[in-house]
Amino acid sequence: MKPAAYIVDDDEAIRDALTWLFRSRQVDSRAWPSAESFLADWREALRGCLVLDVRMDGMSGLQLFDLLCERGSRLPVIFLSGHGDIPLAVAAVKKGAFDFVEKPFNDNELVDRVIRAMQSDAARKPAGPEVAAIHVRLTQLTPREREVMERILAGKYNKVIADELNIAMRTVEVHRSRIFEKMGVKSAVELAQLLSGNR
Amino acid sequence: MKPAAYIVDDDEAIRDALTWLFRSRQVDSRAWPSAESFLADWREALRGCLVLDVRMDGMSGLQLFDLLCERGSRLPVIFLSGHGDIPLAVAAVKKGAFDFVEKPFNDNELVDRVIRAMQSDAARKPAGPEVAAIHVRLTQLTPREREVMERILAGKYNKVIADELNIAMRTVEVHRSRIFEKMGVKSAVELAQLLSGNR
DNA sequence: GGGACAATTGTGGTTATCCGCAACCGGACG
DNA sequence: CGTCCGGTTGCGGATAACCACAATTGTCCC
Repeated sequence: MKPAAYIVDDDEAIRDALTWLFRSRQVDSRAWPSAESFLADWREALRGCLVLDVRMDGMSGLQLFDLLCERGSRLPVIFLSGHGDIPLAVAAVKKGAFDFVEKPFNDNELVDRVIRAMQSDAARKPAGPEVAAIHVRLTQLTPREREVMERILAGKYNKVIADELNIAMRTVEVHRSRIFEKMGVKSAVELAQLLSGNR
Repeated sequence: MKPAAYIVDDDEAIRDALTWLFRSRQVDSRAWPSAESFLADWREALRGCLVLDVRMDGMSGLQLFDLLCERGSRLPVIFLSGHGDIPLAVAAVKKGAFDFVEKPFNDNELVDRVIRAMQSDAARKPAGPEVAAIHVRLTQLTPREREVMERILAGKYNKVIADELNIAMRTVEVHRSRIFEKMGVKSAVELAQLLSGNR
């Protein structure tokens, strides 16, 4: 899977322009006319950078971004916006968007940013059969296990946790074991690092 | 040290308006007319939220923000900007600004955001009497302690660490205690979180 | 009713952590 | 030369984590 720029914009003229622009700088690209259509093709393994129009018919760029985040995507996203909407830009970046550029944009500058985004993506963890799985593993935890895990991550002793949840220490120990098992770690320290670096 | 909103703006009218506005919502505040003057008064222990004008004579708000970050400040910052400058807003948020609002702003909304920022600041680590900058504490560790810490963060048992470093378990325990003491944490989990979230 | 599953608890024992007390060694510094 | 500091180690005990074996309760579903 070669890294590429994934263009999502409902304006064909823009799609074409970007496709041509990227090609001129030796950046592979592929384009979709809507958030929905991209979502259908999206896979965890995609590498490169997503160039995403904020406003589109149907699902908006921001909505798509949210969805991808929920699904554990780490693909850097560069938003394109035709309206100088600061609150929108701020919200997007706070949620973790890589960049936010206004239309009309400077061609060279945009490509530079896309390339930077792609580099940042390449610098990301040697992929992750691991990283991808964290999200999955978290969903495998039962509600009670999540409660216990929170407290483990707070560095509390089993005894204290048992006290807070009004259960026996032994029960906490069992939960603890299950959590470690499900999360594939051997100690609370590993768990903390796994999660601290990934959400 | 009560949390407060720290206003930095070279426009006296704005300072006065904000001061009055915050007071009307029971938010303590204090104002400075320049980045330099605030910087002189800044201390690690300040709690609350910084409300910062982007453009000022002398040092700009962004420069001040950068400086504070370098000095290990974790005070949330809300930028005020008179120019609908998206790149500026994006850059600020990417650097970790809490929010970015345009002038003229909606009074209530601004205060809401300030309050949210202050809450986020309050939610920050309980902060001991000694929660100074982390990197400061890191420099206080002796080389040997750093070696041990690495291995603690790798989730290894004291016994294993002792083995790797060819020293007695007891020695590892001593280092471990010192590390926890110097870093102001009580367990390896806290240590992992402290560092995972901060480098 | 039986099966699957989450949550719960107990017993008993092994291993690890954590800590105070006490001590030795070697280098740096005045 | 004496002191301070970092690194080192031992002893013994309190506390916590961890684990295998075993068992009970309640819920949801076929």
